[in-house]
Amino acid sequence: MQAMSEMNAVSRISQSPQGPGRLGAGENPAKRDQILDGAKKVFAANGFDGASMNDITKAAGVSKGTIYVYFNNKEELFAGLIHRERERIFDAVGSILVDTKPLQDVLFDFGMMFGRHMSNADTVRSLRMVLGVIDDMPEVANMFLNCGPTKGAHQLKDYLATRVDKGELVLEDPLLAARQFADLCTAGLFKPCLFNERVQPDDAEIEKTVRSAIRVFMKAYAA
Amino acid sequence: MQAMSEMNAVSRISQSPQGPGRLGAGENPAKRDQILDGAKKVFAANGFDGASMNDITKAAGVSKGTIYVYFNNKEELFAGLIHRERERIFDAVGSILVDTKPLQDVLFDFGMMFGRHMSNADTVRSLRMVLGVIDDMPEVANMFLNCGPTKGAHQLKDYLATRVDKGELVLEDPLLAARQFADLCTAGLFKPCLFNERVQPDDAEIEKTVRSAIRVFMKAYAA
Amino acid sequence: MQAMSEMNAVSRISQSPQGPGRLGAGENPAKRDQILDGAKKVFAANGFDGASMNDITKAAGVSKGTIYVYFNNKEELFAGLIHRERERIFDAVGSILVDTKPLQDVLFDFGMMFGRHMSNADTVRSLRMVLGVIDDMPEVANMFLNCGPTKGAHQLKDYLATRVDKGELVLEDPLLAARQFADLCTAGLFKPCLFNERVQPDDAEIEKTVRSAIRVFMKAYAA
Amino acid sequence: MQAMSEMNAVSRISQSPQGPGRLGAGENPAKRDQILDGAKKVFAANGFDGASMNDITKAAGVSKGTIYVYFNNKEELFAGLIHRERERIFDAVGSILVDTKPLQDVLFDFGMMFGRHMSNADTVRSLRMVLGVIDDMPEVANMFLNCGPTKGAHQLKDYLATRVDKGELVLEDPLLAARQFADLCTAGLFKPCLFNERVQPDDAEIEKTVRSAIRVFMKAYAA
DNA sequence: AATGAATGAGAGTTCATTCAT
DNA sequence: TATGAATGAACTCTCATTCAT
Repeated sequence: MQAMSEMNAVSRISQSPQGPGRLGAGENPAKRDQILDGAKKVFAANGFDGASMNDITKAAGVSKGTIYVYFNNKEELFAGLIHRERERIFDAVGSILVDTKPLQDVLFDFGMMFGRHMSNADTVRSLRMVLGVIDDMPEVANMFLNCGPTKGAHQLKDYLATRVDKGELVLEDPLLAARQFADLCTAGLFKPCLFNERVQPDDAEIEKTVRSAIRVFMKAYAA
Repeated sequence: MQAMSEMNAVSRISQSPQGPGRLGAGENPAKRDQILDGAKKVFAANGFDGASMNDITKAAGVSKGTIYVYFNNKEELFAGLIHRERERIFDAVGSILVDTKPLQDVLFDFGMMFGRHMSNADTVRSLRMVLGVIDDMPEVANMFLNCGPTKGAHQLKDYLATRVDKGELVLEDPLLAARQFADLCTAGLFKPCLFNERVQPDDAEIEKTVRSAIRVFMKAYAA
Repeated sequence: MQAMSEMNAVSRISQSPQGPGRLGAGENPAKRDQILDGAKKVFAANGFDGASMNDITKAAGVSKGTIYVYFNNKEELFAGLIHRERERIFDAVGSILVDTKPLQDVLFDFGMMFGRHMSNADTVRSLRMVLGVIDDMPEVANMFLNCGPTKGAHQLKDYLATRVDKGELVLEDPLLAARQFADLCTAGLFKPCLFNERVQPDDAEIEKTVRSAIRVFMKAYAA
Repeated sequence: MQAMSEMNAVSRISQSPQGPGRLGAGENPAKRDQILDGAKKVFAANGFDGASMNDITKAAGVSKGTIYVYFNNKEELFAGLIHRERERIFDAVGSILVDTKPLQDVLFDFGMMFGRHMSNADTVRSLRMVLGVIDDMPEVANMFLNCGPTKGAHQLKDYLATRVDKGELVLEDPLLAARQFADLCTAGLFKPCLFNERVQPDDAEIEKTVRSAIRVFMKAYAA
């Protein structure tokens, strides 16, 4: 009868009155993904306001009614999309190496990952999309942002702190240093991409930027 | 004299047959600013699509018809707003000191200006507003962006090149270095503000960030 | 203070409180005609609804306020225009010869006048204009129509009746005969022009049509 | 099958993926007719510009959105209406008898049909409606006019030519003669009706007019 | 469970009319 | 007196959402 926010769809499965093998309304994950795939295309191309539910309907290949079974309204559909994208990115970021390799190798790996991520055309489009609704749907926006641009620096901060403890680095403010390194890795990449002043850079340019970032960072903070 | 939507300023002036002392339709700068002030609030709060002409009408305290005397449509109203904001910011950026003072003082002045600007709540709102229409109104967006975030690094690049010539700095890529310094000056400020993760920083925090940026930059590039 | 319908403007002149030589508001016939001239162009080109008071303002070279001094509203402006046009056409129709010339000459003169009139591009445009408002402003429409297409046949009817009395014609229903002759004179001219299927005919074609009409009419009704 | 606005019928049909028994959007002929019925009332009463989509909405008993599913815009709605009316009238005109009956009987049948048609209140309203948009939508207007007032005379012309060949009539210009006869049949009917000077005539009056037309015509052109 | 035809509030825009200058 | 900047109701059209099938 009533649809529910995707937030708690999973927990509801067990309450479904249908027999085994029969999926309840709004509980088919494949259909859900099909909807989100369509929504992603349309939202990315047109922004939140510019995207019409009709377009999403066509892009997803499902009927209007079906979308409203899975998501109560456009806003929750968008939230569901962001939530899914977040998970994907989170996995990527989560599996980063902050471990036993030499410091400069770790910085390089992190830098390349971060540089690639923040200048990726897809990511940039998503960021713009989210920035467009940041005032109207702050929790949705934060859900997305806390794992991407922000998460990176925070994870790095913890890593840098351990290196300070080990005497490899000398710095007073690990969070600031982490942010500095992160921003150095996207110097000339992130802002121009966000502002549409340039296209997505290739790996060579990212590497050049990251290597320069490491050089600057190490001259400033190496023990 | 008054600023005008560059789209139709010429044609509008030429068809105004009235003598001096009487303002033609759409030529009262005070009313024009009144409209833009209202539009700024509503656009900043809701984005381009989210802002309704009705809301702008109320916020500006003028009737709908009046807005359409001054601006042909919503898009030109937005363009007019961006144009005005650009001029304000351009003046600020244009008067930067890149001169005969000691290098570190110049870097400090530039850093403070850039840090303040890029973390200013007003600027950030404008940036988000513009990022929301970057695909639909690229020329309008560029008009705005080319003077703010971008301009800074390019001006700094030229200055750094002269310091390299004078033997004060050693660096191969002045543009990259300029971008690095600019990004160091907004580390922990710009992105968090843009993403609404923090409020506008006070001068003390900006200064702390800029001083750290100078330290890092000089360790990396001082002769 | 208040403007009045042009219907009674004349009678009001004597009530004007101004001294001699000074025209009261809405009482300058030259300005009135200037307005109507502009209105005629715009109404003819765009129809009643399609004509905007702004366009009329420009075409007439007067201000919006002035028009509203002379005419209370758009409808009365249109009525004023129709009223003036009516007078012009009425004069033309009124001076027609229904007199002492031979019957066939009179029929020819009448036929040419009627044929020219009913196929004239200007008249046709006016007719269409009036047909467009015939339901909303019936009195206005009738004011115009009663002097043009209708008047002709009625005047002719009286003339034909005298010829019957003189024994030149044999017919029972002079009004029907008059209408028949009038319609014969515009066969292939009026309806195609009204329906935009053909352009205004030249005099040669009108004459050919009128001569054929006379031939048919005389064979049918000559004594 | 159902009639359709010829503008988009093809594209609409091709994108309807549903199986038989389910009607696609804008493909329910009953609803389409319901909309056109409402539109007819409002357009006939107010003209094209005077008719508001809101009024049509109410008159048709459907929502605004529904109208826009069936017709892309007001103009196409009007075109759809004219198209439907044309078909109705065309059938009536098409089935006219131009055959093996005696000449005077054929003329009588034709005359009655034409006289009835051109003085019919419905037809007259439609004509006025169409005359109101003849400058803005010429193709739509012609679509309608070419089958009604015009078609009649042209069909008659061909018939008269055969009677000339058979020696029953003597005339040089069959098209002119056809137009003359047609106009004789509506003398005192068409123009007064079009100009709202009289109400729709009854059959007795039409017959009287047609019989007189035949008498005049035969005296003029009978062999 | 899934569909998509139908809804109607609200969008951007126009324009007849008013009134301070 | 004449002006035209300002008004706001009404316009055409869109689209998130609902619900009968």
